[in-house]
Amino acid sequence: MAAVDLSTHPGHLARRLQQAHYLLWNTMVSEEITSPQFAVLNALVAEPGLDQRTVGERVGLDRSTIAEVISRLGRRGLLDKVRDPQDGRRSLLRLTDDGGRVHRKLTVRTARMNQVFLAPLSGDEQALFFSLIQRVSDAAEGLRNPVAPGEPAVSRAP
Amino acid sequence: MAAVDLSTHPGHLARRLQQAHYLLWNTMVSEEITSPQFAVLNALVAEPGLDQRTVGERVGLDRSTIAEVISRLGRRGLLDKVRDPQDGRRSLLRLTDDGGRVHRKLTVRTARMNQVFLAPLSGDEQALFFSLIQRVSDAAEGLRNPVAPGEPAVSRAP
DNA sequence: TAGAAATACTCAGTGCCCTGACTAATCGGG
DNA sequence: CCCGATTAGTCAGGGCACTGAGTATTTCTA
Repeated sequence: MAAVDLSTHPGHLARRLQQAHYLLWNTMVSEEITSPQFAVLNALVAEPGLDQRTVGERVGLDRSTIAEVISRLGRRGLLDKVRDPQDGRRSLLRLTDDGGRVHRKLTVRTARMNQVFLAPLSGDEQALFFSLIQRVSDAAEGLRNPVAPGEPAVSRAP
Repeated sequence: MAAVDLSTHPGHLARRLQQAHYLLWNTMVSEEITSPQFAVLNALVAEPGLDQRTVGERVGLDRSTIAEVISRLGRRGLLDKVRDPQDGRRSLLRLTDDGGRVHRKLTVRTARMNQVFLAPLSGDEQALFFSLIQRVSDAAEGLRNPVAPGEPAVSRAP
C-alpha cells in the first residue's frame, strides 16, 4: 500500500554495491585479507610510520574500527606497532617485509578485480561513477562536523 | 612507492558512501531502526505474509543476516513470525500495527534524508547515479550463480 | 513408497562499523 | 609549576554481513 521503491534509495543502493564488491573481492582478490585491511596496508606503503589515528583518517575508519583492523594485521605479522617515544599516546605503524609482499601481490589482483567490477560501464561512465559517488560522500561527510567558525560548510567557490 | 590511489577503487568508494549514509540516517531518520530494518518493514508492507527467505531476497540480505534482523524487529514487537502450516520449513512474517506505524513515520523521514543526501547532484545526475550503481551491482550479482543452463549471464538484448 | 536431493532455517565463527565511556599522556594558560 | 582541556588509544555493547555446518521438513525419483 504505502511501500516505497528501494531502488531510488541511495542508502540501499550503496549497501547492495558494497555487497557486490565484497563478493568479487572474496573470489578474485583474497579470502584472507579484506578490502579495508588492504586499504590500511596501502596507506602504510604510502606513508610508513604513520600513527594509528591518522591511518584511520586516510582510509576512512573510526578509532575503534581501525584498532581492530590493525590488531588483525598485527596478528598476521603484516605490520609492527610501536609506542611513539616522542609522544606516549601514539602508536606508530610500519609494514613488515611480509606486509609489503602481501600489498604488492594484492595490488595486482585488485586492479584486475576493479576492471571486472567496472566492466559494465564505459570509460566515461566510470569517471562519472567515481565523481558522483565522491561528491555525495564528501558532502555528507561535510555535514558531520558542526562547521568550524569562519569556515564554510562544504566547498567554497574558488 | 607502489601505493595505489583508493579514490579510483569502487569498493573503497562504496564503503565511504555507505558510511556517509549511515551517518545521515542516524541523525535524520532514526537511532533505533536501521536502514536494513526499514527495508524489511517496507518489504512486508508491500507483501504481507512473505516468508523469511523471500524477504531476504527482496531486500538483499542472506539467510543468516535476515534471521538476525527479523529477530530484532520481533523483539521490538514490529512484526509477527509464525510457522507456515502448509510448509513446516517456512516462517511467515507480518507487520504488527506498531510495525506499520513505524514504517509510515520513517517513510517520511527517509524521503527527507534522501533529498539532503542527494542534494549535491542535479536531477539528471541523480538518475545517472542510480543507474550506474544499479548496473554495476546487478552485473556483479550476476557473476554469483554459475549461470542457469540456457540462460545468459547478465541481461540479454530484448 | 522409501531413500536421496532440495529447501528453510538455525548456529557458530569472523570481520566491519559505530557510539559512549574510560585511561593515559600531552599541552596550555594562569 | 600545576590543573584543566585536548588527544590517542582501549573496551564494552549493538548491529550488519558472510561462510560453513547442522537440523528439520518437504519434494522428487528410482
